[in-house]
Amino acid sequence: MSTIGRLGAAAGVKVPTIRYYEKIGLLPEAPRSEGGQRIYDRKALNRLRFIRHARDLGFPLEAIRDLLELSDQPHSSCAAADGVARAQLSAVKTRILRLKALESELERMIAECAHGVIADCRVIEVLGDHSLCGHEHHPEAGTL
Amino acid sequence: MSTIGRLGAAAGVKVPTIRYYEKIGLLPEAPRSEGGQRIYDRKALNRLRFIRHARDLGFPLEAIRDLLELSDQPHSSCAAADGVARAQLSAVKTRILRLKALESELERMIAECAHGVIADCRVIEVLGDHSLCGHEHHPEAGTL
DNA sequence: GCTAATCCCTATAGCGGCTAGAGCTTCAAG
DNA sequence: CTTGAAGCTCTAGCCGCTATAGGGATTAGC
Repeated sequence: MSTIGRLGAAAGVKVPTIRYYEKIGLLPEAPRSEGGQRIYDRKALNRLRFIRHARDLGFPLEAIRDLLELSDQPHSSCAAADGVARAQLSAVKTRILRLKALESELERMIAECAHGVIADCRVIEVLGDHSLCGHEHHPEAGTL
Repeated sequence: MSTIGRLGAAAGVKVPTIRYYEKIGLLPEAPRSEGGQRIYDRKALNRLRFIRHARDLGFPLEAIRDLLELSDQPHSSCAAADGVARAQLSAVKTRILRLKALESELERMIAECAHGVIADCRVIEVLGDHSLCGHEHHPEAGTL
């Protein structure tokens, strides 16, 4: 028996985000008060917390949609949920590796900077000539 | 003396992306052939490679814009470029830390999965109840 | 009971950084 | 001279929100 604002505060999710989740079908359409305002119960709070937590862990909304469907069928096998989590873990590991490569390259770039003028700046120089950098690196895509 | 396709191949950047960079002012408007096609020279290739490399290192386009302006003034101080690179390094470090926290939580979640039915699945359970997870974690924002 | 502040509503547009598609024109090879 | 690749412009879409505009509902205080 809560308004959207209270729900958002309780789950740590901003109000427009909740309406967005409803629009894209992650949350069911909430019942309305006489005045047309959305009303939420404890079940909605749990569902929203689930989404929030999964988002914090970097799951994309589509993966969360799958997980929610799974959790609505408590007697089915756990394997699918496990798979989603494993896929996410592997994505996270990949990102960490790439970011570490970037980190070391940035550190090298900065360390070699002579703090003189731009013309002699390693930062600019390295960026302009890939052959000056230590290794291959590829675009780091996606959110997270 | 190159077309947009060749330029893209040489720099490792897709053709629409080059046009996009021109539109937002990261690349100058290219001169055109009689038929209206863009023509690029070596300077353009260097500039595009610079952008590409910086993007690979995770610099946002606005930071790259700053770096390009700096590199156009080779007699000014290196400090500003250094600062941009340091800011990027610190952003990368932050992301690594967060991702590592996510990694360990995901690993814990998966390890505790009994591989039974959804009703007993730790993956779903942990996601539904933040208090079951090991630590605080916050949304990991932005690209990279 | 009234007012004012705070919430809530819808709808639309924008963010970054591209990517995809439609429907044309130009160019280079055979 | 024909064909097919590569170029052109323009628009719309991706993700996951966020912000704004211009209203209506609710609630706390007097």
